[in-house]
Amino acid sequence: MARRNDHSRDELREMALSAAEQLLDQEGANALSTRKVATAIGYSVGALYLVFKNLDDLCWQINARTLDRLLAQLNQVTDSNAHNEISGYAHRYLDFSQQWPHRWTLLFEHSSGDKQAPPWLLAKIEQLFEQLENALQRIFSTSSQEQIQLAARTLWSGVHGVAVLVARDKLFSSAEGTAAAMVDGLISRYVAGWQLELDSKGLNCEGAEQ
Amino acid sequence: MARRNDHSRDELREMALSAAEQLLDQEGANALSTRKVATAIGYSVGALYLVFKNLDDLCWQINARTLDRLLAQLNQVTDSNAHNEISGYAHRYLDFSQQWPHRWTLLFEHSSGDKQAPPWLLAKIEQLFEQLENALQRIFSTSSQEQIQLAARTLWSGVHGVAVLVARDKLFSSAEGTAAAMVDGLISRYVAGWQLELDSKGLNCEGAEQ
DNA sequence: TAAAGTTATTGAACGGTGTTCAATTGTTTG
DNA sequence: CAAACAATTGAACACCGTTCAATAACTTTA
Repeated sequence: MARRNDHSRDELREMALSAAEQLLDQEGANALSTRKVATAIGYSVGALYLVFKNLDDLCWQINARTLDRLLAQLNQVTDSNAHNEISGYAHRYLDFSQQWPHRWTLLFEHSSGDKQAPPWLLAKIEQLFEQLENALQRIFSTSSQEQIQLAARTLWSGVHGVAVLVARDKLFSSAEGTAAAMVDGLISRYVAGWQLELDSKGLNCEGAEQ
Repeated sequence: MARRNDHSRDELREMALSAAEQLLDQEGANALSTRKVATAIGYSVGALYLVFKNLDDLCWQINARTLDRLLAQLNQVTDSNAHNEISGYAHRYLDFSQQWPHRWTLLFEHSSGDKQAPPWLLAKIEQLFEQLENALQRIFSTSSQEQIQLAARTLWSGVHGVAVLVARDKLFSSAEGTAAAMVDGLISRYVAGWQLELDSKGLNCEGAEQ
């Protein structure tokens, strides 16, 4: 064998990632193996190691694509109303986690031994936070940057937590729209509670809208 | 070799679980292996299969113990004030996840292929929910059982989400008490928002306490 | 006590995994 | 055409979970 130039390095990388994603979608993260990916693209095991540092690297590169998809989906949200925007992010996040359960799981649970996620991945996650912070800033324009950041992380943690429990099917007795209702309640009550908090620091007894 | 009655079956089980927990704490879930556990307790690999169905079973039995510890820790919370009680649960939950990161991770992320967690484990988790629901009931006595259940799941999801992000170190720029502050904000704002929601259905402009 | 029976325990074997790297092969150059 | 080069292979190594015939140790029987 030893074909040459059948595929460029980038083509090979693309083929491998696609095959790996397909395997991931169909059989879950546990079924991902270098040998299966290699077989799927018609190359030998060793060939993968010319393109990926190791299996971990391959996983992180899948995660990079997953995160790009996710961000693209979130960026489709365009609503002048900040509350609706936040709610839109949350629901799309939830949808994504249900549409691509294995990719989403790999993204947030894959931890290579004890090493951290690569910095370029962390940077993309921060991008996600910034959008949320932006929307919160529009509602709570008088709050400090620290308060906004903390709230963004809190809300995202909450939504993420819901997605986790849905994915792991640990909500029990869950009708169709349970997760969506949880997310709605989480956001509107948190925001309303925060507003009340600010109001009570200023004037007393001003009706908080919605 | 082939010692007999050196240890009863239960003793063997206990030894294996202890050794496995120690391995888990020290090297993480990925390092857990039947061979290492067997070596640690001075028995052969095959001996483990007399006591556990397989490695998965061993993991679930570790999880059972972890959940018992967690519930015991949560049950130390005794506060007549319902809000404080909920807050107490949340903080102890957070503490636990940081004190036993690997055990806690195994408990919530271990998914054996595609099989579900065993029913006795799910029952214990529901026990956790019930305590939360109980406290919420005391605050929102006029709300329906469905509303209470939904809120309990939402709050728990939120706290769990915070714990997940802390464990995976994805909060960024996190000072010491960030997680605790997030949990505090989550609960008090959610509760305040909910109260406001109910108030506005009744009379207008009643100052919501705390 | 000696032999037979019983049971606890072993560890080699099987098929899988990630990873490496000498060997091989196809292409290009002199 | 031969020599140099680079792309690709796949056998080899060290692990993994799991099984099960063989064996060692204890118990019962004669």
